[in-house]
Amino acid sequence: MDYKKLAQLLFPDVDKTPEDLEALYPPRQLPEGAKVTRFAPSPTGFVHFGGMFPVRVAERLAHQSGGVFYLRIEDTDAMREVEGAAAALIRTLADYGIVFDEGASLAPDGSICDKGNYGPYKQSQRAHLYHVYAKMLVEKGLAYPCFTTEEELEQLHSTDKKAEIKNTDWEAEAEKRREEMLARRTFTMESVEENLKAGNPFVLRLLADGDGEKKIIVTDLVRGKLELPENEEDFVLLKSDGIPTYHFAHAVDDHLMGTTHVVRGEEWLPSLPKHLQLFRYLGFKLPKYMHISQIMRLDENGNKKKLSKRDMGANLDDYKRLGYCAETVVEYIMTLLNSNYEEWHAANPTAPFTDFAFNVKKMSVSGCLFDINKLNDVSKNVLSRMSADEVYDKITEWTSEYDKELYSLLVRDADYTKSILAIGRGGKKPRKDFTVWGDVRPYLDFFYDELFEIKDTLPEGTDMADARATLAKFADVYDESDDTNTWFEKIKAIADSLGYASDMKAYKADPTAFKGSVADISAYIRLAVTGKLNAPDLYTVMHILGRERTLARVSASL
RNA sequence: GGCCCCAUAGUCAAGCGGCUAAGACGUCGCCCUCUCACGGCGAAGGCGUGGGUUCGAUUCCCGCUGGGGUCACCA
Repeated sequence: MDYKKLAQLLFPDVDKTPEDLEALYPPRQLPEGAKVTRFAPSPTGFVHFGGMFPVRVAERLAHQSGGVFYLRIEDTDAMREVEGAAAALIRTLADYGIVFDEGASLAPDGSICDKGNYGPYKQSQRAHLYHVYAKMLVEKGLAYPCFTTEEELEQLHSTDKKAEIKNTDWEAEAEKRREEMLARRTFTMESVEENLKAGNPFVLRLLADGDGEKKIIVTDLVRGKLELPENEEDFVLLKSDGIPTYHFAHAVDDHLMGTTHVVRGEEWLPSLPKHLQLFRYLGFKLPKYMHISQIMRLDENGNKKKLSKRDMGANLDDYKRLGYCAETVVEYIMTLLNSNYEEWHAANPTAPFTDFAFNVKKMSVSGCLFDINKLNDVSKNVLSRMSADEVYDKITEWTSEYDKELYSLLVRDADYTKSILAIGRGGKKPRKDFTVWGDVRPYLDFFYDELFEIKDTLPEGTDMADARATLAKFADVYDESDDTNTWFEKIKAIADSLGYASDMKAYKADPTAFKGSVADISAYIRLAVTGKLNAPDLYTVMHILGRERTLARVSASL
């Protein structure tokens, strides 16, 4: 077979050689040890929570080493592409602090444009590049055309895509595929010419030289030495529309773009032999591989499952809607990615997470379960460390979209709102009232007259006369200029006057000796002022509300 | 089903031949306390299983079991 002729027949329009391309995309000039990584999503929908793990790793590796982190859009499957997904993806990622140095970027008008010298960064615009290498492979007799149509293939195989994969007779299937492959590999130049003349589409397949019985050893940076079977499948390089499959695009793009470290999900592990073979055929230097474990969830039967599309929390935008702030998600992911991150953060509470020395060796090999409890705990800590100003900015942003009523109240008097948010904030042991932004409303609604109402009720058996007497006495003695001690002494005095214990220790020693305690007295006042049995420090609350409103609420409950 | 990956408490995890097997979340109890939110102290709970190797295995090797992934002209 005259492979040169075959190649010319198949790719008559290709006039460049691999050498031409190498010249066009020279090696990057980067300092020693600088890593070039990428995120290469297909624009098929939202950003997946699980996807954040490899992205973060890739981002850290590049930026920690003074390298380059770029975005490549893998839009080789026109069928699945979702309009606007790429732009949305860039925005969402930016929300979480993932910014690219190079690659597909957002233009001011919202469209996608290229930034950098190694583009185009959309695979659909790179067909001419792939074809150069495709032609070379054909010339070398390492790839061949296959005119069997998709429909014919489907009829041939008993496997109906993945739906019925469990009911497949695997042995028969394997045998059938072997025969098919042999048949595919034997063809004549004449038949190719005929097919081309008839305008029949073809796919380009790699001529596999592997033996599935033999093993190859690869080193994965997180998993260590891996023993994988050689590839023996004549997999598709170019689809009938001339667009490459993932495998081929991966090899060509990551080579041309100078990727040093390929970071991707572990679901790619089984196809790694294909990639090794391809790189070898193409004469490309192999990048370092890192296969990141998947994040899992628990299904109805208590089994681990890959966190998949329709699961709650799979869409990164869900977290925003639910009121988790971006810092929380970043923090949670860092915690799972590097087991010593939490410890580091505890020791460096104010340092940005980018100061942390991310270490590949500290990464877990087994897939972990998504834990909402842990996320919530992380969130509480993150929010508690923020300043009142920061919280104000974020909560107004969130409510402007998800709670407009509260939003209008919060921004009416920013200083007032900030004074509320400052309660118990800033010290060594800050309050942790919020997990998500939705927690803010029930926490501080009583500070706004429009939302204030008596929500709780005093416990069964409460002497309402005492409650009223307490309020009356309190209204009489309340002086806004009292310091916190004086203020509380007055409340204790009310307790004593009504036969309630002013000293909690005395009360606990013998509860029967009193009608109640100063805790009950406080509860009467708290309910009148806040409408609730539980609230932050009453003294502070009253000062924020001001004398007038405090007393108005007290007398309203009389 | 073939192939591959994984295996320390409910969850995340230290450990890398000799330890009373860290720590965090969650759970429960106690303390602090005018309630709440913090904070402090404590408790329960773990090396999947069977063989090796070794003076000694959570740690190394093999089998088993379990879980996950993958087997497209999808990525």
